[in-house]
Amino acid sequence: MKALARSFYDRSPLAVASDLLNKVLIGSNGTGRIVEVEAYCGRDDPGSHGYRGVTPRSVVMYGPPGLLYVYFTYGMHWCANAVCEADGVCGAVLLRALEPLSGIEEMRAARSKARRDRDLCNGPAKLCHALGIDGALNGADLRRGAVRIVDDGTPPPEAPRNSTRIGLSAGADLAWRWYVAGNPHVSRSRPVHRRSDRSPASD
DNA sequence: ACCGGGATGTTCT
DNA sequence: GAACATCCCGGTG
Repeated sequence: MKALARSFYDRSPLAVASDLLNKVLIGSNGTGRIVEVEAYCGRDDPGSHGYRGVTPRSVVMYGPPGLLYVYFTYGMHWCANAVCEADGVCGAVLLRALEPLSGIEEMRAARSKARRDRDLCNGPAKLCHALGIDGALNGADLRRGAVRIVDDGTPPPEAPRNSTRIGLSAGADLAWRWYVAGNPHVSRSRPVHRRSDRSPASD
């Protein structure tokens, strides 16, 4: 279990994203293997919270690499990202799904509505709730803080699947989602198509 | 299985 | 005031 070097995060989110697959996220309630992520590329990405520049919400994404960016959405959910790129450059990778490894009982207690173990962490807000991640952890250090990402020796998949990102209107055409093929803890094997979407993304 | 709608409140225009 | 990097539940087939 070793922490990731700062240089791991000091790259484009497009490079960091697939490298985060199969790494291990450690939270206060337990741990899980990262099986699904999405890249958000700051000023170059209309789907990113940093697209229009620094705001009170997006400021952490402009900070140094290796921090945790936690945001609140839909009036009730927290979502967690790993901040990428050099200090001053905006970028992050959204953690979308985990395969629980330890602390299953604690996660079940936190997410009593989850019927099966695969429902504990198969979505960005679900994994935050399961692991006890909320806004108090925004800006925390992923290499030394209460929430960490570590390498347990499992390499990233040789052939990760990718697709368009889920739940966006702006930037919906960019295929910046990656996931572990065949893993049952991935939130969806295919992205949801908007009604106007005629051609599903090939994945 | 798929689909539609409600919850709930912050964020930025 | 509209949009929102979501989730859950209840309908229908």
